This record gives sequence, structure tokens and C-alpha cells, in this order.
Amino acid sequence: MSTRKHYWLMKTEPEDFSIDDLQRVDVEPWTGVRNYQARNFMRSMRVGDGVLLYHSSTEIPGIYGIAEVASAAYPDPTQFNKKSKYFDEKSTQEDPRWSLVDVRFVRKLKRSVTLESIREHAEVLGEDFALIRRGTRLSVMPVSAAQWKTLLALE
DNA sequence: GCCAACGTTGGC
DNA sequence: GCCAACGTTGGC
Repeated sequence: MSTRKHYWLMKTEPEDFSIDDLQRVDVEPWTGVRNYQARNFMRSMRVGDGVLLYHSSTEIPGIYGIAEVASAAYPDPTQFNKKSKYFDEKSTQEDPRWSLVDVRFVRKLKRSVTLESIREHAEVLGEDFALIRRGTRLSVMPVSAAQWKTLLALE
């Protein structure tokens, strides 16, 4: 069993929930992920894994902060809440369809690493980097240790 | 607000 | 199991 720390990138729309919001609350359950691939990545996360917090659908898309995984995956409570926009009538308590992890604030970046600068370093980051792979819209994706280092060197 | 690209749904 | 229709994502 590997106990090595893994790295991830998680997207958020800052109008909805930003790095500043995370700093304010410190720990946040990452509700609302409704994509199986993203869910599966969260299920494989471990406490202490590193997270790059990416702002999407905003004026300057990019990485704005660092967080860490603060819990193992557990059922996303919003899937059972009829009043939530994330309610899923097909999910059951016995076999919850959607999972999440808690995410804890670590720090804001001194300067954001913009999508533009990330694209400029596409070659170093490699073909397998889902953020800039054509047509990929994953909201949770793995980042290798080398990619993590490369991205934070752009700060 | 537009639209390309993708995932999901549902009829057959 | 196919695939058209629809919904969502997210950059621009």
C-alpha cells in the first residue's frame, strides 16, 4: 500500500465558492460533484492530499490557491435533500450514488497561475493533463507530483 | 450570451 | 444497444 501523498486539481466557480470563501470557513464539504469520473477521483483521495484550487467561469480562469483533502470520501448529503439543486431522486441511503471529501484551506497563491500561462506550459505539463486536454471538462482531476511542481513554479 | 464539446437520458 | 435530443460545462 502506497502512503505517498497524491495531488489533485479541483474547479470551483468563484461566484459560487471561491478560495476566499474557503479561507473564511477553513473546511468545506465539496458538495455537488455529479460526474462519475470526478466522483471516482474523490473516492480515491486521502487525508492530506494536495489540492490546487482552480477558478472557472470567471474573468481570469486559473489556479488561485492551495487546499488539502481533510476527510476520506463520504456520501454527499445534498443528494438526499429535496430542496437542494443537487438532489438526486435516484440515489438511496443504502447505496449513495455521489460522494465528496472535505477540503481544507492551506494558502492563497501570491499570484494566480492563469489558464493562459498553464497553456503556455502545455508541453512540460504533458498530454495527460486533463485541464487543458481538448474537450475535457472534468471538475476534479489528478495532478502528478511533477505537474504540481511545474504549476506552482508559475506562481 | 454564444457555442463547441461532452455526458446523460430515453425511445425504439 | 443505438443514437437523437437535451442539458451542462466553461472559455471566449
